[in-house]
Amino acid sequence: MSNKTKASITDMLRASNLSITDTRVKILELFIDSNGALEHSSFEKLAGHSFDRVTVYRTLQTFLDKGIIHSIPTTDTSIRYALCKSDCSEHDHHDHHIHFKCEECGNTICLDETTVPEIQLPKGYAAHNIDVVVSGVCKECK
Amino acid sequence: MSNKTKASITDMLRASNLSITDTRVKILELFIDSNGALEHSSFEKLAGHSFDRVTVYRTLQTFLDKGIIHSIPTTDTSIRYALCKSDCSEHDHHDHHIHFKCEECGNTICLDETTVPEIQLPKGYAAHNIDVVVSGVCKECK
DNA sequence: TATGTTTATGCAGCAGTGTTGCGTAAATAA
DNA sequence: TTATTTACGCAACACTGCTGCATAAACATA
Ligand SMILES: [Zn+2]
Ligand SMILES: [Zn+2]
Ligand SMILES: [Zn+2]
Ligand SMILES: [Zn+2]
Repeated sequence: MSNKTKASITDMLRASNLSITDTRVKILELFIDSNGALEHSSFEKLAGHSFDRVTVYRTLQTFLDKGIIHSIPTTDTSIRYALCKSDCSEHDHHDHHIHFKCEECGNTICLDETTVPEIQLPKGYAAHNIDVVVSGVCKECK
Repeated sequence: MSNKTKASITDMLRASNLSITDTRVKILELFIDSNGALEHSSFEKLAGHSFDRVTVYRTLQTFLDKGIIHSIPTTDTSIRYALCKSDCSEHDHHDHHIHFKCEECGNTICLDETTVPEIQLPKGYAAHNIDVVVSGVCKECK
C-alpha cells in the first residue's frame, strides 16, 4: 500500500464525514488491494484477526450508508461488498454495472465497463434498482 | 389443496425419482399455495413446526438438485426459493425469468412472463447463468 | 500541546442459521 | 408380509449477525 493510496483513503473518509480510524483504513485497504468483492468472513482472515467481528460489521454498515461500498446479491448466505467507483453518496447509490461470479475461482467482481440493460417489466411494477449477477468462468480461469 | 393438486405433487416427486413423504408433499404444497418465493424460515412458520429444521434444509437441497425449485439471490443473508415452472431437470436448470422484490410488502416473485435480456460481457468472460433481480414496488402495493 | 467532548472499538452475551452424525422410522421393492 | 433402502428427528456443533455497555481513541478547542 503506497503512501499515495493511504492519503486517498483518508480523503475518502473525510469526504464522507467519517473519522479516520485504523479499522476503517485497514478495511478500505483490503478493498483496494483485493480488486474485487469481499464477503464478510474475508475481512477477519485478511486482516489477521487484528480487529473485532462486531467492528467489521459496523464499519461495513457505515460504508454502505455513506455510499462508499455497495452490496452484491448472492444465492448463498454470505453478503459480498465492493467499492463504489462511481460517485455514490449517502442515500444515493448509483452503481449500474453488472457483477460477475466465477464458478472456478469463486471470485466476484464488478464489471465496471458494463451497464445493466433496460428491463421491460409487466404493467404495474415500478423498478427502483436492478441487480444483474452473471455466473460463469472469468477471463483468468478460462 | 385439492386432490387434483395433491395428485400432481406426487407425480412431480415420482418424475424426479423421489419417494413420497409427508415433508416433501407439505413443502411443495406450501410453494404452490404461496404463489411466490419463500425463504427458509417461512417453512417452519407456515408448516406450524410440524417437521424438523434439518429436514427442511435437506428437502430444499434435494429439490434444488432435482430441478424442482430454484434459488433467488438476495443482498440479505436469507436465500429465497421458488418452484421451477419451465421444465428444469437434474443438473439442468433453465429458468430464464426476472425476479422482482417488492420493497413495500417484502414479497419476492418470479415474473414468468419476462425473459432476461442479452448481456454483453467483456472479452474473456463466459456466462453460464444470469440472475436479474429488480427491486421496487409491485402492482399490489403501488 | 494539553484538555474536554464526541465517536468508535472491544468484549460479553445472545438469537438465528446452516451442518453433521447417528439411531430410528417410514417408504419402496420383492 | 418381509427385507432393503431411504428419509426423518434429535443432539450437538460452528458460524453469522446483532445489542448493550464500559473503555479507548479521535477530534475540536483552547
Ligand atoms: Zn475465475
Ligand atoms: Zn459492483
Ligand atoms: Zn408489494
Ligand atoms: Zn423464479
